[in-house]
Amino acid sequence: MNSELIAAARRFNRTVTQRVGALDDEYMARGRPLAQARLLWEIGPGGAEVAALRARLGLDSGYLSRLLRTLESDGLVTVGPADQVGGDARVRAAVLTDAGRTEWAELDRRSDELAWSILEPLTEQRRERLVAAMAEVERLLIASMVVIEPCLPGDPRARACVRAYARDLARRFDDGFDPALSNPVHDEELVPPAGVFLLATLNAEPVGCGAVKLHRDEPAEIKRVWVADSVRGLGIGRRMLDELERYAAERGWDAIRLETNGNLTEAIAMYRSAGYREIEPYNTEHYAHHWFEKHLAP
Amino acid sequence: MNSELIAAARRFNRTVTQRVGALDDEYMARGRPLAQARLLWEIGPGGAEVAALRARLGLDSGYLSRLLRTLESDGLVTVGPADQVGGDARVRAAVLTDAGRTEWAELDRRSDELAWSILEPLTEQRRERLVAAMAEVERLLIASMVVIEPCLPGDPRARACVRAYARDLARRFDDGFDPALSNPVHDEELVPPAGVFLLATLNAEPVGCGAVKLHRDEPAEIKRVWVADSVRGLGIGRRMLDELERYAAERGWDAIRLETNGNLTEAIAMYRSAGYREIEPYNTEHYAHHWFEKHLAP
DNA sequence: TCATATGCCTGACTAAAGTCAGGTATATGA
DNA sequence: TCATATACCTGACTTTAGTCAGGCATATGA
Repeated sequence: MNSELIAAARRFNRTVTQRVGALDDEYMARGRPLAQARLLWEIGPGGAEVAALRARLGLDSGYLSRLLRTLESDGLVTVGPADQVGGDARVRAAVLTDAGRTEWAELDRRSDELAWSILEPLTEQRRERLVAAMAEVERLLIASMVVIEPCLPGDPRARACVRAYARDLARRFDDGFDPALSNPVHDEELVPPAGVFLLATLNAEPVGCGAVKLHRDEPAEIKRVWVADSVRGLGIGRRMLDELERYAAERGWDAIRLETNGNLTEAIAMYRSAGYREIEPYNTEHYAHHWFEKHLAP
Repeated sequence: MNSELIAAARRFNRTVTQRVGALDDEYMARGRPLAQARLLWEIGPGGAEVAALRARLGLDSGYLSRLLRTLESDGLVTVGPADQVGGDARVRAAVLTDAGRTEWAELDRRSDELAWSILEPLTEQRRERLVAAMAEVERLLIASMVVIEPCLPGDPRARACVRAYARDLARRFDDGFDPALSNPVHDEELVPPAGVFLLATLNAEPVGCGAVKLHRDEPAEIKRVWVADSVRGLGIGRRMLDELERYAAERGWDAIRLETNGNLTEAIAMYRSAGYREIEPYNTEHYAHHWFEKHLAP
């Protein structure tokens, strides 16, 4: 716990976050209560389901409902059934009216204006440095906001990750990826005590996964490590690996292994840098070219 | 108006500012209403005058008074006369009690905790990159928040800047700085239409100044360009120079000049890079070694 | 088909935040 | 010394934000 780093991060929180945040709110509000303005913004020109708004804004269901009624009576939005094909008839969605769209465009304009008012006083050179530093802060903060937690493999978010994982493999392997040709992994193998499925989420959205099987009298085995494109290059894969290893080590396993395809070069590089060394094949996985093992400190 | 830069700044405002800001508030509040917690924090271990608190937090006078009563009745602060020597007996200051100091320390601790919770998930290397980028954003945002405006030379903030300017000169000149030996500048020469005094402020605190005298039938003359240490290296001096030149140019002057001491090397470099070229002495300023002039585009 | 869960809703409430119009004591400039 | 300004205060008020309990219609699993 380095106190100089902490002091710098605190200064940032205070000066940047509080001040720019307050400005942002001021620009956003324009007469209307902030909560309404934020909601209007979040609905956006494309509309949004009520549940999604609740999740994104973190609002109480009753409160959100009331806010929607207010916007509705101001003629800015209409709330109706979210007629997705074969959808749940309870689900409703908010859509902007023409007046709402005008209002939204105004918010958009003001948001641009605020951003420009920050950049404008600077020289061209400093503007570019500021924007570059902002992008760096943003990326690294996103990295730090990713949470890795155990999750049941049957969870819809877990399923979504595994599907994305399979799509990625199909795209990257020379001969595509047919799950039927690959060694199967059953859900119950990824539920404690047999193993675990870890889910990485960013603001409750799934952005990565990984699993470990705790084989009896054999090294533990890592499966399904996947990270969404949107958060690649932020060290999430490495953190996932660390968590999986820790899980196995804490339960008494002293070695862990995995197999991988030769086309996944970054993954292979990550395994090597994480201390994995290549071993002889320990199974007959159709799509595997490399087998790795690492000893775990107790 | 570069729309890519704007888009990046907007993304930053949204993701970083809103999220970290919300976290910050949450950590700060700890049971107590946010406004009270913020006030307690702002009073700090050293205490603070009521007027200063009002300015820093941007609160209504009545509202602040009530907040102070609440903290007082909770036994966290005492509000009494701000007994500065020979001071205004109306001015009052808030001071933390022992209980208030304890509470403040707890806020301090939580603030550290929040900062660490942001850095902790990252690798050492990424932590350092994040902190460096945060510092860069902070500095450049500070630069962009500095406002340069005309101000009467008799304004206390202007006086404070001129005093700081004289102190700086005394420190940097080989033989100190005695205003009596220097060509005098009278207030009325720095009031329109004879000239102007510009004040640079950061959150209403004076951080720099500069003045121009509009001599009849002669080039305009720049005086008293000064920038506080706390905001040096952010291009404030250059902006000040630009504003002074603009002021003279807009009123019809086509040349502007200034004299400076040989020890002020960064200032001299700035003048040169801003297009000033050295000329023969146009006056007999005791402390001057160099005289510069620049032609102004109409 | 029935118990239970879920998505969204309304009504009733509270707390926090903020505004405004004076009021008192002190300071200041003519 | 007197009118006016200033620093802080109190009282009365409104708006915004947020919570909680329950209700209705639809979905879901046994």
